[in-house]
Amino acid sequence: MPELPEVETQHRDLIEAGVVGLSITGVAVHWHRSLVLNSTRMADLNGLIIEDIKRRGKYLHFCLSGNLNLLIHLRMSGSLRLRNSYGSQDSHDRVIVHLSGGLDLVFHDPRKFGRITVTDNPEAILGKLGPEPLDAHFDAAAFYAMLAQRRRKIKALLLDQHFVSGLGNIYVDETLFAAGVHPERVSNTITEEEAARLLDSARIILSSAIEQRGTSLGDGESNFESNGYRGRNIGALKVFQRSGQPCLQCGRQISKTVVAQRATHFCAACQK
DNA sequence: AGTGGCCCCTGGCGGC
DNA sequence: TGCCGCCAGGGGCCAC
Repeated sequence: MPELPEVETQHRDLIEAGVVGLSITGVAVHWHRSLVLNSTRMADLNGLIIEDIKRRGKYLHFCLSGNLNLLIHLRMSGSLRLRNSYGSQDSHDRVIVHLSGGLDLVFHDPRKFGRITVTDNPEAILGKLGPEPLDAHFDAAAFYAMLAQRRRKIKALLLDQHFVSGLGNIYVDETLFAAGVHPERVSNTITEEEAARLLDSARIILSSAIEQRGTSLGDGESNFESNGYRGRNIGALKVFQRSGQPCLQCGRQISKTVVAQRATHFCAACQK
């Protein structure tokens, strides 16, 4: 599921719900492989206070007292849900963190791809991520320079979290369309002007998706949703999952191929 | 350095 | 209706 806008929506919801300042009173693990533990044990979390919650790329970063951190990556199907501790459970609840005040933080993950890492050194993971597209310090000149020193298909590069962080399959396809760049263009052939258009497009698309609380595909319950929300961004998609339908700019049918092992939607007329 | 294949998992959907 | 294969918003690892 979640790319930057969906993770950011979860982040904002957690802040809004007042989770910062609560303490951990217990942890129940229903699927052990959701956890990546180093030397820490989950029992070590008992009594720790959630001092801050941040987002970096597609990670949610819970800063705990005692210099510990939870890094949560939702991967394909994960979501975080908050509910009263007496609320009904779901068979896809993998890890439940009991909080002070009778609240449960539930890691819900049908496909079991998500991971919760407990670490005293979050930078070992977060430090390897590429820049945030929405970071104002990340400018077009820097982006162009990064593209120029690589020779990869632009789509593969934009999906690579070590290159830039936060973009996934939906928003990469949408960004490439908005910038008029073909997904298979090799990165060092991208012009300075195209690089600027790509970064601008990514920012506009991500920002407006955040305002819409992300993109929810299909209508199944399985499409995540923290606390029952559904992102409203699907109506803004111009190429993603629109193969065979007319391009909204030129009318030609949207094409679908595979690039970097991922379904790829684009307009062969508008994207060069 | 860059690419493609495979794996981790479950559930929904289209086709027959 | 029932079964089956295919597909999925992510990412790590490995061989070439």
